[in-house]
Amino acid sequence: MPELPEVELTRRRLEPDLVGKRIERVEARIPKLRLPIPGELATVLPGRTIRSVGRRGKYLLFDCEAGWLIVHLGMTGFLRFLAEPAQPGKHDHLDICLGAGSVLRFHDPRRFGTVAWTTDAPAGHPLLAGIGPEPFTAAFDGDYLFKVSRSRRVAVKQLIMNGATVAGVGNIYANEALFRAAIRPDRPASSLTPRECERLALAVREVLEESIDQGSTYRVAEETVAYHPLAFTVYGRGKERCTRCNGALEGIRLGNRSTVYCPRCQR
DNA sequence: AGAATTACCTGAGCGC
DNA sequence: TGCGCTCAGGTAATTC
Repeated sequence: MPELPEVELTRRRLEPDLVGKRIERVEARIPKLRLPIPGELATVLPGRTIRSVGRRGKYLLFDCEAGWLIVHLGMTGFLRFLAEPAQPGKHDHLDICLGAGSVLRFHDPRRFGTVAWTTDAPAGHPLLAGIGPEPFTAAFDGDYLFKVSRSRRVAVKQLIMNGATVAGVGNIYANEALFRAAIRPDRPASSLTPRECERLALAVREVLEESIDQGSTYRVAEETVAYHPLAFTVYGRGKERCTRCNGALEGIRLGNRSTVYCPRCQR
């Protein structure tokens, strides 16, 4: 389940393989993922060189001279650079064919991913325009979180999972950050104090950063589709005990998402 | 404007 | 073995 750390690691993994490569051909095997795959990719990309691989939230941005290829991995999407690709298999939906037979291949069983194209600055694209500050920038801090939460009655977990609040935080890291900040996930956002907002902003940055650091040392076996394995503190441990107080963790549903927290440590 | 709900998908796991 | 059910979850689109 790619969230910001997995997308950032994907970016770092792909960048050295892709930058400077010339696109020869584009093969889309299905017309749409969650949204239609732009038909013009097949005509506009060939002949272009990939200049850089960037990221905004959970979106990857490939600078292709004539415009930007925008890719979201959804739930199960995976991008691989293959120097000597095998025949495309099930769920290999898109190939960006590069020099010497190599390929950038998009694999996505659930098809929740997105592929888009823009000739203007990607920040202005409708998919990116409404995204909030990057968690590692100065714009995302306790003051900001306090300000944007004042008029919001939704649960604080839903607020930080909203991409318009902060970029890149999904269900897993929302759970983890709230545990670290010792804040109950179901607290109305507007009930948070400035001090709690400060703790939460810090916790969000920390859990994301630590995940990236851990994943940087993880190597995916050739031809394997996998994100780096992580030991989470609360996520997926609804029936286990709190690592801090040894009390029983509690699993609830919030906005139809599985939520786990410690009722004793998180208030 | 904010909140809630729906739609999009397949594979894994489970009870029977 | 296989059927039907539930769950996983990002986010755009839709509705209230």
